[in-house]
Amino acid sequence: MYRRRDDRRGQMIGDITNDLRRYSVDAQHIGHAFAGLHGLNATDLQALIAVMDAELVGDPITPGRLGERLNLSSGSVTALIDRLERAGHIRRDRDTADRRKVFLHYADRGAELARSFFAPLGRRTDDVMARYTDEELEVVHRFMADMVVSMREHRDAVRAARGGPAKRATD
Amino acid sequence: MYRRRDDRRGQMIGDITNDLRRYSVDAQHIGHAFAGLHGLNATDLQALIAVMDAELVGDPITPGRLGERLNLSSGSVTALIDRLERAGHIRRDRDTADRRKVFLHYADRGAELARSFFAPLGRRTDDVMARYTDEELEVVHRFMADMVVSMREHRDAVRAARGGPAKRATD
DNA sequence: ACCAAGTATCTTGACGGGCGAGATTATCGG
DNA sequence: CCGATAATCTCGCCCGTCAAGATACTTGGT
Repeated sequence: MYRRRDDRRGQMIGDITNDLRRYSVDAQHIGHAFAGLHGLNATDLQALIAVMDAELVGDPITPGRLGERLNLSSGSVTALIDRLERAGHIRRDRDTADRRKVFLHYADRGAELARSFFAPLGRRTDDVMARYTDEELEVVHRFMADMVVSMREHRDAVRAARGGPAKRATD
Repeated sequence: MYRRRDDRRGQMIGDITNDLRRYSVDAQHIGHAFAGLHGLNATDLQALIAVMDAELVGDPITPGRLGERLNLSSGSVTALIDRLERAGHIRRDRDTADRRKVFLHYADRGAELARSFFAPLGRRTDDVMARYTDEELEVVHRFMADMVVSMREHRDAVRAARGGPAKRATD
């Protein structure tokens, strides 16, 4: 499973792989813990973030697209939105042009919750990044962007392996 | 939520933050999709990986420690192990010294499954890393390692906010 | 212009299963 | 013998999937 190479570079590659895996798992756990702390689950939190994200870009999200993004069935999405709306985190708004569509907007409750999630995280990342020069951060960014592209391709490939042809959940 | 700073460095920090978030989400989805493809769920896959991981290091894991690592209750862990054992991915072994303890070992099924999960991922990451010099990878590693430390602290802080005093799920 | 069939979007209801909480059993250490 | 530890068992909740339905838009023929 782990190809342990003896050379320095091979060692480095293995280390970075572990870093990434640990980071992902920890990020997941943080979300889970924070969500539980506020009476919702990990998916709810992700959804709330997605709703704010979309709206702040000026392009409110619909249940359908939310489902694509979180990789959830339509039924789950409705239940999910019900929960969030009931808790006062978001609200529904029918599109006036196409009245089949529903736009999701965040409410004050939700905004505050998201802020209290991101604020401490932001502080921590800022602290870490302060230790690096612009050039170094540039390298990190290039690397991570490359990795994201590669992972996304892989995700689509795995998804395509079973059912429908890999819907690109654009993020 | 997003503090949009105008300077180059602020922009960079935001970009990297997004990279990391996207990577985590995608990694999660890959695990989910791959697991579903093979008749198990995301948790099962993580557990299988943890079992192999521990055993390859020469220190087989017990249900208790597995629960800590995945952040699961004892009941869930037992059910989880039941599923994996029934599917032929792992097997239980009572410790001869302390017969309360159960050691988890991977079976051939599980080993092959894990391999088929990691192999393509490894190829992709190798492809990406090939584009970077040793020095650049060194920077990436330093950065990610720092981030992991910071995230882990944060995770423990969030967990401590509700219930028990942050059990360090050592990885 | 109108109506019917087709398509898209969201909602509903039934169902299964993972997960958590607490009690129970088996074993170890003193 | 007694408290502590490790795993398991039992029960109930709730999330997510699936299939069917409701509503709204779109298209094509007459």
